[in-house]
Amino acid sequence: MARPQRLPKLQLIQSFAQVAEHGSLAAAAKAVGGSPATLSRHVSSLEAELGVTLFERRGDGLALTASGAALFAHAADVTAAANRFAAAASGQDQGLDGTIRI
Amino acid sequence: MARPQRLPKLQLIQSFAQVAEHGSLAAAAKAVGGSPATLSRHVSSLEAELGVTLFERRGDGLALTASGAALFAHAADVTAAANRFAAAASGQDQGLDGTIRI
DNA sequence: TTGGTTTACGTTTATCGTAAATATC
DNA sequence: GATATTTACGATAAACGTAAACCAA
Repeated sequence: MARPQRLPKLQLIQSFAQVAEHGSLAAAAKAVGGSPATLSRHVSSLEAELGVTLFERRGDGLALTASGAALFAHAADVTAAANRFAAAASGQDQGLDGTIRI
Repeated sequence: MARPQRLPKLQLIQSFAQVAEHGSLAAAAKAVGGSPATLSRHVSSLEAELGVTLFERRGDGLALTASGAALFAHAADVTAAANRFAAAASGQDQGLDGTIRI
């Protein structure tokens, strides 16, 4: 279990979560300051890599499938962990022994 | 707080964890099937991005600094979360309604 | 000198935005 | 017809391995 694995890129997971939260590529793109095309590619790449259809394509946006909803919870966990890592690093960076509780 | 952030790439965090576990670039490279040069770049990139020195360079390998050790715990959390994400996806992939509890 | 790390170099691969095409309501 | 997604395309940037250089015990 100490083996390294080929995991989906963090950025794809982030994009997935953003799109799920905003309900459309357009809205998510506006929020992250990127283009809808990029997010579309991210979502498609992730779906292809996982072999799972995450969203149902609708005329006015993207809606999570059942599988997508299940994975969204895990995606949130991943991004949360990554954010804690970054936050801890900032603390080490400034030498702050601030109260970063895990 | 719902804002997207610029987080370190997952691969860099994975490499960091592998090097920390194996104690040297050479050993970690052998384990992951890559080259020491790549891992050296990954570690350096991560250190530069975080502004933290993760390892002390010794003649026979790399030893975690105090800051590195603190961050290693978080790195393990991130990779664990990513692994759970991937595992959940594999479950969804096969259409297994296995007991994946969220 | 031996085992390990780092840098240099060239090539391959991935990533992105703009803009055109497509689909849905 | 309007809004959203997707694909095409070209350009920019990132990633890797090999091999040489460097450093420490």
